[in-house]
Amino acid sequence: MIPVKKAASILSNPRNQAEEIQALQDCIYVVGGKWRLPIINSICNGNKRFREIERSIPGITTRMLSRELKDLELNRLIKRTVFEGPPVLVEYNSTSYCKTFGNIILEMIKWGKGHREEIIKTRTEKSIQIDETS
Amino acid sequence: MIPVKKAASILSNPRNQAEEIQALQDCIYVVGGKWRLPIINSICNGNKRFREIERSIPGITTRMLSRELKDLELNRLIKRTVFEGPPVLVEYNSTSYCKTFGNIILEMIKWGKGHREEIIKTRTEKSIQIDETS
DNA sequence: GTAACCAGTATAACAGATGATACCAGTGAA
DNA sequence: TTCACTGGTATCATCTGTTATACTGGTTAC
Repeated sequence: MIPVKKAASILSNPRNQAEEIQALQDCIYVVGGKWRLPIINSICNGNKRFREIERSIPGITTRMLSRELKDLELNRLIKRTVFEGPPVLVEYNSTSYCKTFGNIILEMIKWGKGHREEIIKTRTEKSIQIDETS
Repeated sequence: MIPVKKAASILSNPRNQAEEIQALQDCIYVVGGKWRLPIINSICNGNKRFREIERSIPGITTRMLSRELKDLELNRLIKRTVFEGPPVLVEYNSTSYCKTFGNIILEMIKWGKGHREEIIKTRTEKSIQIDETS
């Protein structure tokens, strides 16, 4: 996507810009939005049942949780298991594939924390770029 | 993120869940959306002028580029410099702070590539979770 | 003088993400 | 029987990100 000859970029391989941008956007697409990371986190912390996950994430609605769980399942990040009852029970678990996300999440947490400090430290009236509603 | 014994997560410190979720969401907030990563990439590849960046990113509109550049500047990821003319010229550059993002971007690229392969490999009718318009 | 470049802004519309509220069938306990 | 729990779905409203299109004032080249 971008011509590189003089400038080395943060992107290591100068030849596959388009592919790398696409990979980045795929990644953002899967993990993006307001609720996916909190949901993944909740499940990875041992919450397995629908209402249990719901209660563990303040502010989320049933509708959003339902939708996001489906998407996460399609992306192989979590697994939904039904135990035929009675009573019928449903369990959500993280997959091993989900663990390949570990590095990214760790890096993001680290960066996000630093960023909040950075921005608050040098804030001007208009420079609030962190979510302060939560 | 993932249970290490049972309740330990990828999040190292079980007590600061809320803080870590917030950090994650901050990070997503800064880097999220359709255009920020491509813009950062373009600038890091040496494009400095507004129209130059615009031309390097197929599909972006003037309006979006303008908006995103402002946000990126507020977040200290890029720097805008005006050379009083005439003619007046404007230059955008990545900051050193922007480079602290390097690890994350590299990880995201790696994961995004793997994910695309993974999903395509095992695709069902409904499991398309990658952006195929681009 | 007129055409093309520069760095944008203005306005309106659209689309998808998110929120609010209500509801469903089934189970189990009091 | 009534109540609260389970795992959700349905409908509608709103908010935000994104797009489309046009326009500005200034500069430079022909």
